[in-house]
Amino acid sequence: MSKTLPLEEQVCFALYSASNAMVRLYRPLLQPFELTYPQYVVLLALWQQDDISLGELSSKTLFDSGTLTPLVKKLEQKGWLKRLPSAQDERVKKVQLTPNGKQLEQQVSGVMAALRCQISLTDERMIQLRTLARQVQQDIQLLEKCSLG
Amino acid sequence: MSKTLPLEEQVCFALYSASNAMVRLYRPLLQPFELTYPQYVVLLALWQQDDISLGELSSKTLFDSGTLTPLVKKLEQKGWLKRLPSAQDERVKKVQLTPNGKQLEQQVSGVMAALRCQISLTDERMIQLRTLARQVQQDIQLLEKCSLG
DNA sequence: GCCATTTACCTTGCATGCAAGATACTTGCA
DNA sequence: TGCAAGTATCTTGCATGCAAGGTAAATGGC
Repeated sequence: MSKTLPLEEQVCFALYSASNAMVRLYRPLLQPFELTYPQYVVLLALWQQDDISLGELSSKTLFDSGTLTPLVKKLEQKGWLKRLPSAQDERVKKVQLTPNGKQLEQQVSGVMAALRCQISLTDERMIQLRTLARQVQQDIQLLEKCSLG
Repeated sequence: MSKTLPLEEQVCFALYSASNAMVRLYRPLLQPFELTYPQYVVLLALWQQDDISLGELSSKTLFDSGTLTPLVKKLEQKGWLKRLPSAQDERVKKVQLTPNGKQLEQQVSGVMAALRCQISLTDERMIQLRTLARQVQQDIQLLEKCSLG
């Protein structure tokens, strides 16, 4: 007798379609820099902390290594960063922004503001949304850690 | 001087990573039915209203036709639905659940509950999250409509 | 009725996400 | 020391999302 919830009432679908819409909205704004949203995420992480390993970058961006490796390779091809082996541990590859990659931060700084202008929600609600979405993500991340065994 | 916001403070990244985590969490729950999350979304829409055109299905699921067409074809191959041309308008293809596809609703009905149990947020907060995410999605959808010209 | 335009859908190409398995290096312990 | 177990990264395969362009059918002036 448990009837399925209609799509409009499902939190998961709301998250899913909001995320897709957001990525779609970013596309034309990032296009002038030949960046996609996931690539932009990697750069955001590096602008925050440079010269870190792929593993650390994976923790920050929450990208799987199977996603991150090709992403980083593409960014290297475009000249925004370099990948170099670590001296201490030869398994580790460290990622370092190039001078161009560092300068890019300033050039892209308008993108976020442009995007923010297009959303009608108040700052307070945006923070609410961020908090709740993060909570869901962290809940799930915790579950994944627990069920590794 | 406008410094880029760190990843943890970005609403977009929170949405993005929560959505990815959610899809990841669904995967093992839908695997017994050989369904992916987007395929499940299509079925949810059809369980809500059957025998609709691809265009209507696109409005409900918010999938682009380039995404929806192959999704629906896959579901047809698995025997959950049929695609049949409309008599009134030969451009239109209507989508219809098979008896198996209708029965599937009951079998999958436990999935949503199982998933809900794994998230620690209260019902009230989940509704808040849904409302805010929907608002963002609808804002963006509206923008897309306006800037079509 | 005729044709330009619109509409509904399909196909192609590109960029993810991610599970699963492979590889190379390090560590821990007998 | 020697090797089993663990770790960091890479590769492969599959399933999206979506923009852009293509096709066929319907529509709306004339």
